[in-house]
Amino acid sequence: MARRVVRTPTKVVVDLDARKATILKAVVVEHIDTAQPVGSSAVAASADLDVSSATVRSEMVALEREGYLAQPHTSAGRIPTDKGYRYFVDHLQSGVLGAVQQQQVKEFFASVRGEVEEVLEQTSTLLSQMTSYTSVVVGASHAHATILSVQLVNLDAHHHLLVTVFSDGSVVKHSLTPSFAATPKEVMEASRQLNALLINTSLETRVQVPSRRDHEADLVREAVSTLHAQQPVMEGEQVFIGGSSRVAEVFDGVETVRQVLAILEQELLVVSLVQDILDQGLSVAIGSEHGFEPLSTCALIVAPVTIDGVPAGAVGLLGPTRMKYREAMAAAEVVSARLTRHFAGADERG
Amino acid sequence: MARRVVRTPTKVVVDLDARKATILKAVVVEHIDTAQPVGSSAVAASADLDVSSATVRSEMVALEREGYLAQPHTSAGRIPTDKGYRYFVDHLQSGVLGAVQQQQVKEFFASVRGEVEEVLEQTSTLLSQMTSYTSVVVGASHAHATILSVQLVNLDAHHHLLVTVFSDGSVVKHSLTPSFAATPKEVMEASRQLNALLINTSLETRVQVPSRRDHEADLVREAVSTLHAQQPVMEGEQVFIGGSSRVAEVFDGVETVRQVLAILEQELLVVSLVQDILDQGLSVAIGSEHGFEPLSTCALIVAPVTIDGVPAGAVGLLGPTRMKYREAMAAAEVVSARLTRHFAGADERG
DNA sequence: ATTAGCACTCGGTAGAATTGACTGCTAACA
DNA sequence: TGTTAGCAGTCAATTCTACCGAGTGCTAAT
Repeated sequence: MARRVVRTPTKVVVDLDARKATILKAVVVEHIDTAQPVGSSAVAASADLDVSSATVRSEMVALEREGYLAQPHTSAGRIPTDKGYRYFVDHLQSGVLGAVQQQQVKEFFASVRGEVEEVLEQTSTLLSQMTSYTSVVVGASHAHATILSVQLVNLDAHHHLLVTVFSDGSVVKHSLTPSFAATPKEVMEASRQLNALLINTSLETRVQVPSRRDHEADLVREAVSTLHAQQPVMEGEQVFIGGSSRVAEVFDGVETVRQVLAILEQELLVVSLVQDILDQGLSVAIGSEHGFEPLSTCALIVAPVTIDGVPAGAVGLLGPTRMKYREAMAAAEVVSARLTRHFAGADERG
Repeated sequence: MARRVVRTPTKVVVDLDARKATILKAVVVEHIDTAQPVGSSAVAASADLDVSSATVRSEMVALEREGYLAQPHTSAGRIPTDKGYRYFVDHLQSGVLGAVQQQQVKEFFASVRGEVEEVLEQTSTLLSQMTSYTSVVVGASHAHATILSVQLVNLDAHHHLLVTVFSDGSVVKHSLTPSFAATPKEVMEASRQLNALLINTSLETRVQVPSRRDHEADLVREAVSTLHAQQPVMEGEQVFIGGSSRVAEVFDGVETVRQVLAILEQELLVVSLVQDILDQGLSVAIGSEHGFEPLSTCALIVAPVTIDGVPAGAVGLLGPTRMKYREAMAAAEVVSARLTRHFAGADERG
């Protein structure tokens, strides 16, 4: 699953002259609105341009030559290429949220409560409702969090539950099924030893396990190895996908819909996609920019969420390349900011 | 969300005479295969029937009159109604799994390990891969499970984590954010009291909380009320949906796809749907039988999963009414049985 | 009761003709 | 030199027509 990180190539792109830029933007706006190829006359009619369609046409050939526009076929209008969208996005003055959405966000954060996971999940729903795109909310891994408490609870002689609480507030359970029958006393003792051993370590810390060959030591060893035996990456990452039904609204063609849904099912893939794009501040991957073929007709907007300044996840929006960037980006930005504030604010509220 | 429970009305339906039955079945089989209306000659050609198409036709009129078949328009063949499918399903001799699927199931259960949640999730994926339908796996609520351990871990002065372990192996966390600053000592003491209070109770048990007005008692009260403050129903239910991309393959019409996806997003709804249909043994809800309008073009197959004889959840398959019932039902049955065995077997394995 | 035969219905398809939204080009113009 | 009006050309989409064929219901004969 090697994929390269793509940064927005803003600085590389030679800027277009004012008129070309206006024309390009007009084409993008119109195409986003209508989903149809845009003709020269439609652009010429665009108020802030006082030239004839013929002039627009010759500019369009230039824009096509430079790779910003494309023509589905002769005698059709132009549609933007990924590069065209990229230019558009890079020169977008950041939009403001509509009144309805503002209200929605406000109400949401005023009323939301509960565990982090619930908040993230509901945020995901919120975002997709606001934008009518599918949303992805990623909660950071607790790989770096330290362990606050470990507890071994025994269900019966052969089944024990290892419950670990991390400093980031996450709780993880693991089943232990040793081959010997352990007494409650032994389990308690093992639990005590585990606490002594693991508290304040992170999962990356290697610890010195006892080498004795008695039940307590065996339990301790099994617990530690179970706990540390995680996937090299991504373990503990949480993904919440909201509004997957939007996929059917927003993409056309059953096959495309199926493909996008299939990708959304692979949550690990989605996480790594988001992580790749993630940067400080709002960022967007358009079409094939993320280098992942099956999503070449998609655009993905990602905004980071932090807790106390450290990266704690991200919110994202997935739509077709011809998505309403301004609105969607505004939504992602506002929600990520409010979410950041929400988590920070949780500290001062009590 | 009131919905009535619908049991399969097998006994109520007057049985059809042999020939009508053969014809009806032929129509269903053919329609499931081709998705097209089925004509009288196609049915007549069906090997185990030695009558002319004309005879078939007159039988078909009867079947239509009795509500088993319908005609999209004059001069088209017949398609089964929900009632037709119902008859078909009720008279289906239980099928056997294909060799490939058998192998798939075998390998899966031979290799699967991990927490219950993971197993259920992966089972869901398995089912959808086997059948190419969307699968739903529901894990039972732990409302009746007793509490094995409660632990209050303090993150900082104002944030504490209440970690509860249930006898069914589930672990639940709740955040407590009291308005006063509690010392680690107070938290530990509260934790001790909670244990004394709650161990061996279930969430349905009302407990006597201390009425003192000190920090420990306040913490205990807040913990108990948080723990008991659950949704009246469904809390703790787990749902795993696998292969939602199949929706796009299997249903036709963007709008239908969107609608089904939208329903799948509401997990509570899906759970209640499954619960309604759930019965001992394999059961099927066809079309509007479940009384839920938006899913009237769907069929839902449900098979129960038990642990040590008590209901512990269910596996389900969601497809169009014209789904491959025999294969899908076989898959649901086999997987639910193996899952039941898996959970029972876990006890003897260690 | 069954069947062959027949007239009729009606959705789907294939082609042809038409439309119309574009373009690119050219020649005139400021 | 940049801009524009005008025009011929292209090509997808639409409309129309005719027709085909699958399938029915009915009837009369077996």
